[in-house]
Amino acid sequence: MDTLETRELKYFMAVAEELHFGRAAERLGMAQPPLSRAIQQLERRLDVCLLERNRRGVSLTGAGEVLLREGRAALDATTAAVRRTRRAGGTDSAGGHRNRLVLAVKAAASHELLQKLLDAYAVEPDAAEIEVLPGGTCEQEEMLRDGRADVALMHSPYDSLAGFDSEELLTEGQIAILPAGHPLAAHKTLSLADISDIPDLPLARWPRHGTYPPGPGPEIHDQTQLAQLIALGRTMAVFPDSARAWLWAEHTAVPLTDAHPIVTHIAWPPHSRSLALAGLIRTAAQL
Amino acid sequence: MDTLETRELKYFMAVAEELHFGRAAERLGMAQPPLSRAIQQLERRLDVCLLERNRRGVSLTGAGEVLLREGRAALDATTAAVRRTRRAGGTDSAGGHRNRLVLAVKAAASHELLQKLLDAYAVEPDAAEIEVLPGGTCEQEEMLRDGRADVALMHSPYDSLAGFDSEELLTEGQIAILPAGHPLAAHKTLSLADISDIPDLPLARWPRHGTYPPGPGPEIHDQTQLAQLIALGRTMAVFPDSARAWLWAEHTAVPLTDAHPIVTHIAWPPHSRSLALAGLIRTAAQL
DNA sequence: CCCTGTCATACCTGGTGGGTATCACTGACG
DNA sequence: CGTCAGTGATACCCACCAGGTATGACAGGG
Repeated sequence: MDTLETRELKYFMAVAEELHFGRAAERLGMAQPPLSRAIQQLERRLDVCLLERNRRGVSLTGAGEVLLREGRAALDATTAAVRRTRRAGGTDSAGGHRNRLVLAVKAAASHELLQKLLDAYAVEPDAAEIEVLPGGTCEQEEMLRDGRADVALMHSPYDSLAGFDSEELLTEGQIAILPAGHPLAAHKTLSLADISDIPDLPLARWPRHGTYPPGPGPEIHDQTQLAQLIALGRTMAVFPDSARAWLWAEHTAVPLTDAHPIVTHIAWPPHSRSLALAGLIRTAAQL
Repeated sequence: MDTLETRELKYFMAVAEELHFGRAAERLGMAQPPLSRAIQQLERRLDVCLLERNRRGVSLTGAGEVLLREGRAALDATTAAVRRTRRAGGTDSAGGHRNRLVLAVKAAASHELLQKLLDAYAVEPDAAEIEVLPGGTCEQEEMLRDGRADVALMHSPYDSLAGFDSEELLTEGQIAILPAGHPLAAHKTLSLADISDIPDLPLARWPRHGTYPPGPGPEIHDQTQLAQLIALGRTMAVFPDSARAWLWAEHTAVPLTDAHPIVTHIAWPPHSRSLALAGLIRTAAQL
């Protein structure tokens, strides 16, 4: 009896994330009692206690935490299988565009490298069609894991390359982007200590998974907003060197001496067997 | 409608591997008609043609091949989730042995490195109990993928490290193990060309996934058998250098000049978060 | 031309996933 | 200290569908 249906796994993930049967059931679009029963059956079948039902709420046991982590990977693998299968099938029998790669990139990342890559790949003899899929901060990892993308440009150490194959493409230092008139902008270089917790220039907050982290900085959701707020002297930002490409006249870039370098990788799922993907990776490695 | 139940995936995998509904149904312990229907429903739901039903047999479409590959990974991830959850739960609530790592090793691999690793780890302050799980050729990868093991010693280039995190532990050359009396045993070194297709010393065949590859050599399933057959002058073998440890008086080891070196890695699933595992890896890296 | 092997169709049934109503329990609050 | 709100568990019911059996359609081989 070591079977685990996708449906049950979804149920458990919902409960494990909400830590509340009612809300989890609502999120799943079902009533609470069947959900309770399903989780009980699951625990009985696996012969494992997954949740600690304290009165007033639910908490995860050790085994529950393991299943939360491993189950996420399993669910991602399953939805990835579906997505990639549909794409492979697509207009398949109708002889449609079978050769197509989805490349996930960070919207805020350097266009220069991407442009070079796309140009270099386009002249390859067996070039597939590349669909560029821009995403938010750290979303590339997720897109690669759940099959929305076939290959991604990722930025270590922000993105985790764990579980992917990858090639290093580019290493660059980081710069602080400051309002041109700010006192700090006069420095030739800065250290991280210099720019942390400056009251008049709080770091802006990007949404991650739809919610904003707490903090004093303004909430933003695109690069233009950020550029404008910096120009207005309301905030500052830390970016890889290549961000100089989009600076305004009202901005000043100051190199950071002690920030870790940003390494851009091209990454892909480890068992990919597509010729088109292999070509793209070869092209990238030769840049 | 992008859902895919584990059960359906199992069904598809069976059909895709057998390429025959009747045999697949038998393997699944069910009748053929429901299986046919399930696959049809799956194809309709995904809106993808997975199988080409030629009269006289079945073949995979492109999309079917994708699902076979991705689905294997998804199923492995699911069973891994179950296995690791059960292990984490185990005698959990009863306060039993929660700290336990399963280490997959090749039965035929060098005991020297393994011994050093286990000894070094045993003295760690937070050392978990290590269960050594010996497996056949290239089985480590499978065991790590489907959760039977938490960590493994693998041997590149034989094992694929794709999708795992790993650390290099040891690089060694390869030797030919010959009957002491054989003419070739007199050489100081040999090349791969020297020892390929020698009529009186055909390479022995190990089972892989329960079946033996075709060839002239004897079928064996353990190292002692192999040692005996070499001693009897019936076969020869190619092994990493550390195999010298178990040679008999009737054996002669001759270095191979042009065989690729064997690199032993310690490998683990990329998203592991166990403290015990981290300790073992740290210990291994310091050997 | 029939027989065999293959997958698809038709139909039936039992198990079960899901719904509603309700219970049992606990902590908060007047 | 009684009441109430909020939680998860239980009881019961129904519809749906997974799976079985019987059979059909169709191709290839003797």
